[in-house]
Amino acid sequence: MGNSPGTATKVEDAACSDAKTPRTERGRRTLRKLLDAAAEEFGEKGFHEASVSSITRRAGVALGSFYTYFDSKDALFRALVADMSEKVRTSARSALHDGMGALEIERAALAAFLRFAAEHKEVYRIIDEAEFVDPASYRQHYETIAARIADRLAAGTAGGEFRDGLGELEAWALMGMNVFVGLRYVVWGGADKSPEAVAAGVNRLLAEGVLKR
Amino acid sequence: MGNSPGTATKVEDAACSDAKTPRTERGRRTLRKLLDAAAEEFGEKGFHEASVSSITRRAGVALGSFYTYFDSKDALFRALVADMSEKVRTSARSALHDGMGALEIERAALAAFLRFAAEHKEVYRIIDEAEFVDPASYRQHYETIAARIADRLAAGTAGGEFRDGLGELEAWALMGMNVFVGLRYVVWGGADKSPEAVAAGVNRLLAEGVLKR
DNA sequence: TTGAAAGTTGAACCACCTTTCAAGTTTAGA
DNA sequence: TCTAAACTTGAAAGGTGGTTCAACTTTCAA
Repeated sequence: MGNSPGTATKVEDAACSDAKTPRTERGRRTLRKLLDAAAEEFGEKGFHEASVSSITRRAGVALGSFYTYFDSKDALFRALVADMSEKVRTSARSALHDGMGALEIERAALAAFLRFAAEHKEVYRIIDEAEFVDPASYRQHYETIAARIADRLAAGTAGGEFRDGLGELEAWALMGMNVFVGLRYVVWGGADKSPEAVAAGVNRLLAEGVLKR
Repeated sequence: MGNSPGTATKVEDAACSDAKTPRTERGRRTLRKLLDAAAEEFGEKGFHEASVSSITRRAGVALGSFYTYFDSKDALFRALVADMSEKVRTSARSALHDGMGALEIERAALAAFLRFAAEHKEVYRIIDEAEFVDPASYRQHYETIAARIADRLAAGTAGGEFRDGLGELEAWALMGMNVFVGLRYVVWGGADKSPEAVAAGVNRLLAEGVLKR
């Protein structure tokens, strides 16, 4: 996985609702190994094909140790979804700087999301599968992102850059574009378009639409 | 389910690749009962929570009879995905008439898709879950639809209604919008926007984008 | 009518996996 | 150093549910 120390801390924060907090350094190391192994395993095989014993094997710990940190396989998955969801939001936000125009913000947020997805392809699988394993988290993930996009659209309108009439519907449409181009050009790949090129294309579509002038 | 006789035939056509073709009338009735029960069961519970025994119970046939028609639970799911995928495409196509403008075509196709999704909410779940149960079908489903949208965009450009530069990327973006607003306003509901209202909003966004003029 | 093919039945088989547990090892603070 | 709490271990319990099968019934064409 290769988490930087900064994001590694976040993992435990996001996961602590479902993971039992370790009290020793050794315990924190084991929890970390389990979370990393689980992200790989769920990403490769999906929730149902993944097995707890395979995750512990990958992590290099005994089967029984798993239940020192998680109540169940489901709890581990929930912890992971919370973590991934957090990371996705962070990745987009980190690309935004002061002084950017509203349209530029959308392009930068998408490009950052696509770069993040390229490095963490397992995120798509894990969040998508939450629809079936943990529907509440799935829904919350997308509702949270849509709300943030709606805010940005409103800011764009207030700033005079965007037209009126942009609300929740448009936020969901924009989010759908972003997710689907990510699926096609980043997760599936094979068309070697860079994240920036994809973001630029989507941005033009978002800006001016398809009508000829 | 309430299939009309017309679509009922299609189910068997699409499913025959994975279902063993019955030779008698009784056999065809049983296969139909199994497919209908499976669509309900998978739609409600998802693939892994659904059980073969529960499907046969719902269909009112013995557990063993299932294996007269399908080699496995997976094969049944594949048959169902092929059928649903076909139905989704048909629903959009049926809304298109001669003499429609390019933009109008997109609006009508989306509205028809949303109406279809409202009547068959299980379609979303079944196709989404194919990402994990039958990835090849999942991919083909979306690639096929994207190709059709790309064709329509090209036709719009050729007809002088749409601008240049609309290709695969824009097709995927458009498809993503459609799928996500369907998820939000039809499958999840709770915002009582009609399919037509949603389609109109998306259509305006598609036509002119977000920029103020 | 008749027999072979098609279809039905449900108990039982079996493979797989999550979860538990009791015994042992390591850690950390007093 | 010493001991209680934290942590580790892997065998085995316990459940689930897909799949098989051999006996039985129905269909259909000759």
